[in-house]
Amino acid sequence: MAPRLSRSFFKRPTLAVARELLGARLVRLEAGGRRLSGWIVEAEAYVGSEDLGCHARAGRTARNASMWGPPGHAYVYFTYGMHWCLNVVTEAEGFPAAVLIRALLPAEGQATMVRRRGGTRAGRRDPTGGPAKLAQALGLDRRFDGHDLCAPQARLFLERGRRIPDSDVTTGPRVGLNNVPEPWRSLARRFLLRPEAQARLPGP
DNA sequence: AGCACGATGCTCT
DNA sequence: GAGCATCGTGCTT
Repeated sequence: MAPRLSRSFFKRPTLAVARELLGARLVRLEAGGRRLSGWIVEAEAYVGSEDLGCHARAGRTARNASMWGPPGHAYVYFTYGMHWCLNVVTEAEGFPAAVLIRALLPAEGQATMVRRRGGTRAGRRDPTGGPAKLAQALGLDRRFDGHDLCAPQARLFLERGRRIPDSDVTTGPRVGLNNVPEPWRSLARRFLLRPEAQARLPGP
């Protein structure tokens, strides 16, 4: 089993963390020690209350409090009336920043993840290809908000994966920031692993 | 392959 | 009461 990413990995500039999370493995430990996991292939950086695309822009609230907490914890929020999304908190405690995990390539427990997603055609083809999809596939919700991903007994954590060369990474504007003013709306804070490089990762 | 739309309820004004 | 870091379906190119 690969070594886990430590607190010091997350206590760094958010863009570096987002970039380096590509190729890492997100692991959900279920009852009975069963592992669900996937390689991270897409992530976005949300950096401080100056970032008008970031939930921290309007200050600290009950919903976004985890972003101000220690690095290496989860920030899980509810949106669009039905979806949960997973972030990993970054930088020093007191500075609100996080990386949204947007897509995984299934590695372990794919059948379980597909079942969790329900019987939809799209879900069967790509059960973890979206922030709300992967949260549902891994069974993540409000209970995981504030979860310490670096604790030895963590049920959700990250493992070191493949080193990804810059030539396998693309960047672009973050998704869904429709009413966010420039320049925040268009900043290159979205990181993706190229499809050819995804195909080289070990499958399920 | 791409766009439009509705679902659905929490969060903050 | 408005807006939302989304998703699946159904319809158009």
